[in-house]
Amino acid sequence: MERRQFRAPRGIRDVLPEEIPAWRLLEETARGLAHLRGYREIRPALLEEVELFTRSVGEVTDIVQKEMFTLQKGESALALRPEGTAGIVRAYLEAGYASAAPLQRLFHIGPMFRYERPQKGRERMFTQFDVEVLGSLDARLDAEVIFLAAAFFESVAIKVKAPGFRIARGELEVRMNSMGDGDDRNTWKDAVRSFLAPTMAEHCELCRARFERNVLRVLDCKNPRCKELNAGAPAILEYLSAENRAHFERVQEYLRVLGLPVVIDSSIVRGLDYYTRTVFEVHAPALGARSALCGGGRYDHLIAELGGPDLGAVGFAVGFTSTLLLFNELKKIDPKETVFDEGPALVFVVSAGEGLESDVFRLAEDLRKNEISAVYDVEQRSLKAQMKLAGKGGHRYAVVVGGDELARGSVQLKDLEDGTQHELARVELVARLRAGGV
RNA sequence: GUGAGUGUAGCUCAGUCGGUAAGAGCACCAGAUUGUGGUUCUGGGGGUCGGGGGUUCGAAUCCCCUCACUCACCCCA
Repeated sequence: MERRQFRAPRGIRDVLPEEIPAWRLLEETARGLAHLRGYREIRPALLEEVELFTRSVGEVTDIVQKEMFTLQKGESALALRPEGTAGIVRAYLEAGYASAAPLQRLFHIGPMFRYERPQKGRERMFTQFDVEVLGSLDARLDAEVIFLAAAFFESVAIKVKAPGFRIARGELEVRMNSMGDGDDRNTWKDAVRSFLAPTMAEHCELCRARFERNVLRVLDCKNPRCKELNAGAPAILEYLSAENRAHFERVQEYLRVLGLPVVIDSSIVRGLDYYTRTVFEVHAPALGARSALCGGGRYDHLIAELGGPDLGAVGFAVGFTSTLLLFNELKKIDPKETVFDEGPALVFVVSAGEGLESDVFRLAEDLRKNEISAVYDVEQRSLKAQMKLAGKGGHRYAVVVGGDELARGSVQLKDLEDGTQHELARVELVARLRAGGV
């Protein structure tokens, strides 16, 4: 029988204790900002029917065609969710909010799964901060969620243990566009197609493939020659209906009210089918090719598409992996150094001599009972070795339990930072530790 | 799915033209007057050189296959 070393599946990583402070930084910041704006946390299912995603995300998208982790159990074809919106809308409808209380500000933090080749900033299991406002067409909500997305990055930055650290202007860029809706979107798409068709032979190979699969993708090709050929392509903004144009302008106006600068970027074409009208991305140019930290937009017909009334909705998702990457890239801070770093136990209980296991054990639990974190050695090490462990472990205090002291009803309390040590009555220990002195 | 690169100790890596080189640093463990950490000194444990096959008197080193990881592309958080 061969013993083998198991590894986490490809593209899936463990978050180890060392990284937890950084993760809590992201999670707690997200929660705080969301709660301030009246968003409530929702935790939808991780598994959904495959069809939920083919219907919402779109049959011909990469996500559905090749990136879903699927399971077949009995009658049902299930998939680990590749994104959050579809499941949240499904839960919203299933809970009956659509008729009882249509306007719902919701958020969720949790893992998503996509079966693709892992690389920097891209994993098969990744965590997103999802924000969704369901049940309204009001342009203020577009601006509200865009602002919330931007606020997230700024807010994370200042909670890092680096005095005065801010995300500087230029390190982040909010780009937005409108994709129109229904008729104007289709006529625009057709216009783009007929504009490109004559020169398609001169485009790069990739673009020729894009032309077939998703024409709009041709527009943001980075190839210089393609860029030339794309110049003068029909802009969606010229095709917007009066209503959609007005909406787009209102969103910009509300963002001005909040003082958030955005750049209008007509090349932003979100990959999922359900987007309508406002689409936006938050980019960190410093990250180069993989610069999108956040993507979102309106999806005004998804609720109806999934069997509910025709209510508007808008939302976004922030990737935690890319956010962490950004903070590393900026090299100004270590995302692990955050206010959420709780550090090691305050006290290391040391035994000076043999046969004191029970006394050490009892003392440690006594401290814990009094809300003082404590640990102890379980290897029967020498006093010296225990002191070494206590020092290495970064504990603030060592409490030495010895035979002599035991007889006197006392212990030795040593401050490992300044090296001072005093003997004190056992009954005074908790009070002394709480007062923070030796 | 496509392309490229890398696999040597727990970690980061060095190993020359194939020839007693299985190595360093860090980490770990134990000592340096018998109940006290961080610095220093000394000693020690630990590797089937990713796996399999081949060439050769001889392979960590050359060839083939395979697996894993990384990066990039498509696409995307």
